[in-house]
Amino acid sequence: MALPKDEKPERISEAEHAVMEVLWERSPLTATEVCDAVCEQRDWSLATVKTLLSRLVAKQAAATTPDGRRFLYSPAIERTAYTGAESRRLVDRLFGGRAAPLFAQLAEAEALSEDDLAEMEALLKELRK
Amino acid sequence: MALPKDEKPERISEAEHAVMEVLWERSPLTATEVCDAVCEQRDWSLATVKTLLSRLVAKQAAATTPDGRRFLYSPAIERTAYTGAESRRLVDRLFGGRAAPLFAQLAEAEALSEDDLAEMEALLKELRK
DNA sequence: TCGTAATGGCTACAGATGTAATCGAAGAAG
DNA sequence: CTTCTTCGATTACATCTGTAGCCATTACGA
Repeated sequence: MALPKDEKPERISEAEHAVMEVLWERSPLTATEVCDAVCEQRDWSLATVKTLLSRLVAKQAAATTPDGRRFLYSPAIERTAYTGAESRRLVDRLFGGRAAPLFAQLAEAEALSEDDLAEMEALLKELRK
Repeated sequence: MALPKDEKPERISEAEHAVMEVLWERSPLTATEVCDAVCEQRDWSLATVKTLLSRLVAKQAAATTPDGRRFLYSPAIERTAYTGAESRRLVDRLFGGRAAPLFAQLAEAEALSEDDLAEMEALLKELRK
């Protein structure tokens, strides 16, 4: 029997995601360090970053380890788990779960670089083996 | 000089999107008809659907034409414009604008069907010409 | 003509999100 | 020991989102 306490992972908002990116990049970090890193992109106050960190911990997307009197934050979920879930959501919602139309769409919008094409070709070949 | 009054398109929420799908499918429709169609999926009241329609009109994502006493609703933006923008947002946010990692991600999650692979192969060949 | 059902518009309200100030405990500095 | 500085925790608050009720008007049937 699996643990009954599974708790589907709660949704991570866009602002929270920016914080997660920092943690995935390098961790563990203190709140201040996270703030320094994230504020290169978004101009947030330390208070804001701390709120986002708390929410991420509450959602069990990040975890803390005590370090003296403060906390060190680390991701508690894999980046690929997140990006995978989000990608899937989009494909399901917009394209009925089919990936091909998504790529057609990106192609149309000229959002596919030469490198993308090459990589995808290679990957396709790989999958086809 | 381009018209200065461009107004970047406002974001369409998930619930609103469900309504847009109905309109893209068939239009123009009355609010009641939209409700009938959309309620096959989500169990909403007519009031809810009317609110969503109003918000879509406010966001200029849908338009109304008077039909006697009531309104007929139609999409005011193309479905491809919406899906394109959303896809791009996702790719930018999660994969730094690169489509290949998204593809890899979906492959990993086994979210690619045989059909998808075939279509994408064809698409790639086309793009490569 | 008078009531009634349909229709669009306005109002409501709880929960999520973005953004932040403030408070209280605990070290650091003097 | 007192004060100042740091943190995390708590509280705040406006906006957006999901979901819906109520109201005024009007077309339509009795």
